[in-house]
Amino acid sequence: MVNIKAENEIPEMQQQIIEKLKKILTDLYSESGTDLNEKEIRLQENKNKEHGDYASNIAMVIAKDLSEDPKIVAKRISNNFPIDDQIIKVEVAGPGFINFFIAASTHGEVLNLIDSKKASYGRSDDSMGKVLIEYVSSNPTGPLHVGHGRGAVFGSVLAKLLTVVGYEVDEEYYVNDYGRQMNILAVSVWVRYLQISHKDLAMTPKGYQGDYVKSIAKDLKKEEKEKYLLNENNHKKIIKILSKQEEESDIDLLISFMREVLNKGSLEIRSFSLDKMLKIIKSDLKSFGVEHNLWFFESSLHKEQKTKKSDTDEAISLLQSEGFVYEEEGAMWFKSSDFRDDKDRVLKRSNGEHTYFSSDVAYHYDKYKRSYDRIINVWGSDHHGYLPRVNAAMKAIGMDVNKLEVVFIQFVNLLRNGEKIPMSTRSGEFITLKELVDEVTAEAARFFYINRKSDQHLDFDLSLAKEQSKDNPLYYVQYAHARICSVFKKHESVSKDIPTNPDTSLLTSEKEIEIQKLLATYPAVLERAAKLSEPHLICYYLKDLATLFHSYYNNEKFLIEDEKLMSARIFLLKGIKQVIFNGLEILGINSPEQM
RNA sequence: GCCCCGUUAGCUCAGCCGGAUAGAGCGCUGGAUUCCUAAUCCAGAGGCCAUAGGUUCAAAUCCUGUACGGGGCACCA
Repeated sequence: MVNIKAENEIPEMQQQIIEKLKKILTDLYSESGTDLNEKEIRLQENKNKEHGDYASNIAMVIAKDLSEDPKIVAKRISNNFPIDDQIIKVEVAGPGFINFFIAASTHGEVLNLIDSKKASYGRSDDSMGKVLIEYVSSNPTGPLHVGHGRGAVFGSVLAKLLTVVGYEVDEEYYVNDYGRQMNILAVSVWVRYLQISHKDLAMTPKGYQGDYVKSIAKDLKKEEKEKYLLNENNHKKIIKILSKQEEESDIDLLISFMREVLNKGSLEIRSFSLDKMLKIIKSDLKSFGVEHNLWFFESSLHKEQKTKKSDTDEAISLLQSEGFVYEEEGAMWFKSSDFRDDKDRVLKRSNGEHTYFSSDVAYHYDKYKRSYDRIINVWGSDHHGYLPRVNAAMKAIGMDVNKLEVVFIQFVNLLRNGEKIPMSTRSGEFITLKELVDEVTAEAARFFYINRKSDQHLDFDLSLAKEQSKDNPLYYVQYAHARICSVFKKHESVSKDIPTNPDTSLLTSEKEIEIQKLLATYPAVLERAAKLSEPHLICYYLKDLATLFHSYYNNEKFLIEDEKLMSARIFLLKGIKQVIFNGLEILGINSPEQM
C-alpha cells in the first residue's frame, strides 16, 4: 500500500494518475522488501510544457531502497502505465522523472465545474469546525492608525477565507477597557472639556493629544453641560497640578484628583469616552470593510459577583491549584519559567492591581472554554515576546496549546514621496486609518496591505497608492474582470446568449490550456492559503490569472465567425470572470463591470 | 546577552509542504492600437537566491554556524 494524501484539493485527473501509480507500485514492488507505506506519491505540475502536464518523482524516491538506477525504475513504471484517451503519453526524463501528458481536450472540465458552482467554486463542503479569530484589538484610547489597518485587513480576509474553506468563524475584538490607559484617556477628555470653559487651562503633555480628544470633550459638554466643571478652589488646584507634569507618573496625580473631586463622575467620563471611542473605531473599521461579530471587554473579566470571583481571580486560582503561583516582594507571580518562558511573570502587582497578563490568562482560558477547534490571535509583531507566557499559562491549566495559533503582523512603514513618516500615538502624530481610506479608497488600501506576506515589513507609500495608477496591481486584476464584462456586453449586443454547454475541447491553444489549468488550481490555492494563514497567496494567484487573461486577450479574438469556437472562448472567459470575482470577494474587494 | 523575523534582478517583492532552465511589477531598451476597453500586450537586457558548512539522487527551499538589517526582552498595555 502506498500512502496517498486523499485531500480534496487534488484535482480529479491527478487523483487518477496517483491511483494508477499506486497500483503499479504495489504490483511491481510489494514483494521487494521496500516499505512503500512510507513513500508518498505526489504529482507536481510542470512549469515547462515540454515536460508534459504533470510529473512524479516516485522513481527517484524509491530507487535507493531498490538499489537500482532511478531511470530504470522510472522506465519500468512508465511502461506499465496504461495510456488512454485522457492520459495520452507517459515518458521518462531527466534524472528519473515520469512525465504525464494530458489530452488537450480534457482541461475543459474545470469550466463546467465553475459554471455549475458559480460563486461557490473554490468553496469546500467540508465542515472544518469552529475557529475564533481575534484581531485589531487596539486600545480604545485613540483612533486606528495605518499600522492597525494591516492587522484589520489580514484578520478580515483570513476570516472570509476560512469561512470559504469550511470553517465556522467568529471574529472578535478584545477591548482593553480596564487599565491605566483608559484613565489617561478619561482625564485627557476631562481637561479638554474644562478648557472649553476655561481658556487659561493648559493641556497635560502626558495625556492624549489628538484632536479626537477635543471632539469627545465637545460631545461631553454638549450632552452633560456643566456637570463636571470645577469650583474656584478646585480650579486653582488643577492649575497647580497641570503646571507640573514632567514625570510619566505625574498624570496619576491628575487622575486621582479627578476621582477625588468628581467621584462617580470620573467613571462616567471614562465610560463616555470609551463609548465614543468605540463608535469611532467601529465606524472606521466598517468603512474599511471590517466587521467583528464579537466584542470582548477586558473589564468583564474583572467583574465580581456575589457568588463568584471574577474570571481573572478564577484563572489565577486555577494556576494556584496547579501549584504555579508564588508570592515575592508583595507581588503574585506565575512560574512561567517552568514552561519555557524566560522568566516568571507578575499576575498581581504589590499595589494589589492585576497586570494585563492576568487578564490575558483569563481571556484565553475563556476562549478555550468556548470550545473552538482553532484559536487564532492576530498580533503586532512587537508582541512576539508575549506568546511564551500565554502559552505557559495555558499549558499550566491543562489546555491544548496546539489549538492556539498566533500570527504576527509586521510593522508598516508609511512613506510619502519615499520619505518615512514618523508616528507616535501619544503625541498625536499619526496618520489614521480613516485618513488613509479617504485618500486611497478602502479597496486599494486593502489590496496593498494584503498583497504582502504578513510577517514581512511593509512599506506603504502613500503617494504611490494615491496615484491609483497602473502601479497598483489591484487595478490590473479588476481591469481583467471589467474587460471580460465588456466583451460580454458586445457579445450580447449582437443578441447572443452566453453559452451554457459549449464544446470546450476546442480550447486547445497554449494560452487556453494554461488558463484552464490555472483555473483548476484555485481551490488548492485557497486551501493552502487557509492552512498556512497566508491570504497574500490569493493576491498573487489573481495577478497571475489576470496576466494570463490580458495576454490571451491581446492574442486572440473572441467574437468571431466560427460560432462553436466563439462559444467555447466566451465560456472560458466566463470561468475567468467567475474566479476573479470569487477571489476578490474573499479579499473584500469589488469586481467592477466597467472601469 | 537572550529570543523572533528577514537577506532572491538596479528598486519593491513572490517562490521556500526539496525537483528538471529561479519569477513578477517598477525602471531601462525596442516594438504592437483601421480590430472585443492601450488601466493592455510582445520582445530584450538584467541573478554565485548574504556567506560557510551539513543532510539528500536532487537545496533559493530543510539543518547548523557567521555577517548584515528590523523588532522584542516591565510589578506598561
